[in-house]
Amino acid sequence: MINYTNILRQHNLKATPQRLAITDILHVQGHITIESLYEVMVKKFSSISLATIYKNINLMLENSFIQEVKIPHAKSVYEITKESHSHLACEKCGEIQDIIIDLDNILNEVAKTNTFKVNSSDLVLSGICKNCQ
Amino acid sequence: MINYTNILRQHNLKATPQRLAITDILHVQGHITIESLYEVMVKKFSSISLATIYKNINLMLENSFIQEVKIPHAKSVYEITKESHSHLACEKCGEIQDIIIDLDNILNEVAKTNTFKVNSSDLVLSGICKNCQ
DNA sequence: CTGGGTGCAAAGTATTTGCATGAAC
DNA sequence: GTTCATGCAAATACTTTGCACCCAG
Repeated sequence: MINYTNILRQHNLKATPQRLAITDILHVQGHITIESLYEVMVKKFSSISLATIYKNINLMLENSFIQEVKIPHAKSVYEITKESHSHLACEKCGEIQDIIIDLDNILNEVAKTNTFKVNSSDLVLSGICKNCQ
Repeated sequence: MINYTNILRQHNLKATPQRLAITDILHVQGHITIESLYEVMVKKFSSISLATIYKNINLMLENSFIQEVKIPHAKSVYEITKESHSHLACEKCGEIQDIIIDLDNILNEVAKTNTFKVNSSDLVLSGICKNCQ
């Protein structure tokens, strides 16, 4: 288990128990919706407010400590920022997995044939995961 | 200009003036947010309700006449369903363009190395469009 | 004529804001 | 001690629902 105290401070965020819980949950779960995060947090902090969840998620988004992943036909999930990667979204159980896919060829093609300058790519593959098959 | 009367009927939707306007706007604009669609519609139907917009968008989504495209850091846009394709999203002006990218190689790789069964893929490339460079 | 569509108002859901108290550093 | 975070309540934003009236077929 990583200790996120210093990492939070590096992002100009005080290391409160609530924030440490959020980072731990994100670390363990990988991807989580606001709703699920709140449900898990309530178990540890019975009087936590949804406002606190939103404020912290928004602060962490602003300084790029975490990122939002928009999933077709489902709620957004949040994850700790890491190297660029794509996502697998199970249409049955809702599970989101990271997957490293090399998009260089594609990005090079776009660079050649288009005048559009690509800064980032977001790819989500929807389907059925191993467990649900 | 395509006449969407029969196309709407084929989707079990009566061809009302409001719906014909929505289909025309989608056809011309390509991609549009709920908000912008409402603004354009108000010019033609001064007393149109947002509820009518939402009801129609939801009906058209249900029968797959249109699709929602989720854009990172921006509002969702809606487009008339067509062959599978990807999107370019300009981070400056917000413009969304269609782009045909062959993802077969990638999907084959995933099929080989993963146990995940892919049904569909959603790729958005964010960056700066021609006009904004 | 009949069923479905529209517009309005109200309800529901999601997210943000203001502020007093309290905790981090 | 000072700054910033939390939790509550209220406000705002977004989306859906119920219903009376109206129009497409």
